[in-house]
Amino acid sequence: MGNLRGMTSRTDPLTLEVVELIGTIVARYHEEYEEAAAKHALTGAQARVLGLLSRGPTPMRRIAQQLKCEPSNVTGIVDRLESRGLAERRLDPADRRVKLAAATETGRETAERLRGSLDFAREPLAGLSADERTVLRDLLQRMLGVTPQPESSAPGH
Amino acid sequence: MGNLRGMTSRTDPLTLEVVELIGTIVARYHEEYEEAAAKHALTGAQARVLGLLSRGPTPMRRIAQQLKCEPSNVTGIVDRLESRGLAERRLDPADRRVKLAAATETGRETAERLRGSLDFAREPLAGLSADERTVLRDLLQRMLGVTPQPESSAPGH
DNA sequence: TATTGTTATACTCTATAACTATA
DNA sequence: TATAGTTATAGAGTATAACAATA
Repeated sequence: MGNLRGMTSRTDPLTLEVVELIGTIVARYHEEYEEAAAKHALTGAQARVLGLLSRGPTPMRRIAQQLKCEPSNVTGIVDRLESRGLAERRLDPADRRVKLAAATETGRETAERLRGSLDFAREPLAGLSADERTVLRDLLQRMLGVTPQPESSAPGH
Repeated sequence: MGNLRGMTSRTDPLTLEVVELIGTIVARYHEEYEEAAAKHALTGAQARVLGLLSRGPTPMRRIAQQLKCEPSNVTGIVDRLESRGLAERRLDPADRRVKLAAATETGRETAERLRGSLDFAREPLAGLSADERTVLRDLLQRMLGVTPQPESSAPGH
């Protein structure tokens, strides 16, 4: 493994600058996310789960995987959403061990309003031209090792 | 070229793509941060505070401001760092109400190793050329409304 | 036997309010 | 009176381990 990657990427002031900028983005993103969630009396975790559920009924275990936490934690989070009428548990006809958490109609509405108040990167990106946003997208994709998607699976609407 | 602000930024698929990429970055950043902290048996909050302290003794209240949390929370976090010998409390000679939290020598070493294991965006950025990283930096700066810093913004090459 | 979800437990982070010691 | 830090309290998220129901 003889490339000098470690050396350049670690000390390069330009790289450090970009890393710092990313840190700023992360901080701002989180701030705005928690703020938007709080506006709907939701915690961050609850908002994330509700966002998941709004895309379709999901087994508890799968929620845990998405949240990268232990399945036992999901029980409480869904409990709290359920007690507020935002989610409900259903049985999976295919496997009676599985419980599917699903957003209620109210839950879907809340998730929708939540998305609407997540202004991050919408306002800031408005300051960039279409060309610049394309460049930014491509650079971020390469940075993340993401394969440019042939067509982002239409989120349906 | 006029960019039609409000309209494009909200529905523009390109913008949505970039927003999604940023979400991915945020998720990955957090994952790596928590992982790096856990490697040193620290929680995320403890790691953040230790990082702050490693830059110099800091009043408890200022730590709370940086963490964007209530001052009462800082007490416990610093308690835990202190009980592990990573931080200590000092009195501020100028104002006897103030307590300065400071990293111990061990604390500074831990903070340094922590920084070292924060690989995020170092590895990925290595895949971009210097020119590309410059473009990325400038776009992120404009997106964040950051004033390019005088020292490192030398565009020359 | 293995898997899914839950419960029980303990710890950390969080906000709120009341307290203390300074200013 | 006002400010800095703490304590007390309660709620939420987290991991671990043990458990019931189902596969």
